[in-house]
Amino acid sequence: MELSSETEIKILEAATTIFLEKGKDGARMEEIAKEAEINQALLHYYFRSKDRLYKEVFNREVKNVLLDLFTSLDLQKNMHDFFESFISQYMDRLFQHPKTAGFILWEIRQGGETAAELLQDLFTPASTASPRTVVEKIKKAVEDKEIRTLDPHHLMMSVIGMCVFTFVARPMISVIFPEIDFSDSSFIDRRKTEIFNLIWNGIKP
Amino acid sequence: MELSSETEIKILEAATTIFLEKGKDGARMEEIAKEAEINQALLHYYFRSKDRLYKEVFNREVKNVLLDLFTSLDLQKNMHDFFESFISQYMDRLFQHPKTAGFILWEIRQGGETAAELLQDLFTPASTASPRTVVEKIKKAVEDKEIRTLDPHHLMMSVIGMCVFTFVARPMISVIFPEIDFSDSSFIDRRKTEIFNLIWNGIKP
DNA sequence: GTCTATAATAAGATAGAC
DNA sequence: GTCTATCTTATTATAGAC
Repeated sequence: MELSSETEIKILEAATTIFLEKGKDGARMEEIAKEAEINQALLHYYFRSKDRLYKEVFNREVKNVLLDLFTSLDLQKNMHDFFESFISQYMDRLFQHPKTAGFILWEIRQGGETAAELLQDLFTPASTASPRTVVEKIKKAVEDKEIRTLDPHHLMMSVIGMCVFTFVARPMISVIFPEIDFSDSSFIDRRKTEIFNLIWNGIKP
Repeated sequence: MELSSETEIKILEAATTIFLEKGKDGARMEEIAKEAEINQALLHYYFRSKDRLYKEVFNREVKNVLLDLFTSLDLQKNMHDFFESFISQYMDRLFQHPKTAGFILWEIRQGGETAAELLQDLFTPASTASPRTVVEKIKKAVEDKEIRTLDPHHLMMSVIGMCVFTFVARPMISVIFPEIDFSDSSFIDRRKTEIFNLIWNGIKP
């Protein structure tokens, strides 16, 4: 969707803030209007309904955190460098959008068919890089004995799980381990290193 | 909270079903009443408000998936056996309550102070076993050179992340990799093995 | 395009009979 | 304890002036 006017952009930014914070069900149109410093009628003038506004926000966030990551991967790298770079890029992106992963996971669970379709539209078979491309790369690395024998799907899930969990579980971890400071940039560097070391030691031949 | 009557139990089961499925904001009192095969007035008669009913459900679920797990761990085991058993028990529990982890993570993020207090009440310092106890055990294993040098907090997050992500991301993974069959019990056994192998190879000295 | 005022509906909660 | 009917408030959406 193309953004024409200044107001449209303001609305979308406000809607993103509120939807990411509260989810679709928890978000209120009035709150979005207030955040955008306009009135509620204008929301409907530009986006017709809460549902349409939400879908626009959801699509953009999926693109931000899921799609663009995979299309920026360098599949030519060897496994060591590939994972090092993947983890670093993914963690950076999650750090820049700390609420998006939790939002997407929750909303996909709620969204049923609609959300599923949106996802499928984004990861078309035509994409040069996608989760499936990475699985294929891992499979080949196993065949070439570049890494030990393992199940590519499961490795993929594990790597992404470690990265994503850091942010999805952040509010909970903060309660259980108050000594962890997520906002400290050295924390995120440490997390990258720890994840990569665990992975690489875990998969090297 | 003690459950006295038959009706109270029926309500709580229905409320659990609906809250786990839709979250606090998405759940409707009318739907809970219908699920429990009673009328809406009875919900209020037993639990006074949506908020109180929700808190009761939330507390019980946290206890199911978080608290009871840690109190059933055997801290005497060596690292190899400890992680093998931890992963197996945790995955079994998540498999039995596939929606609970996602529910708790999302609701804690929304709940602010209230949810935080509930968590803190459950993990009192007096508990014999808790996430912190496990971190201490890992720390000691590093000092004893039972496993390689690593950050105990991060290892803890990584292990739990790999287990939890399996279920939290299930709806999304199903879209991207339709060939994965989560309901197949052999899948969960495979997932246990793959996670444990990755961890153990990743941390052994 | 933008606003105020208001309609229309959804949802939590309660009154009062049985 | 349990029900039906209803109140009250919250929330999405629209009408109509400017």
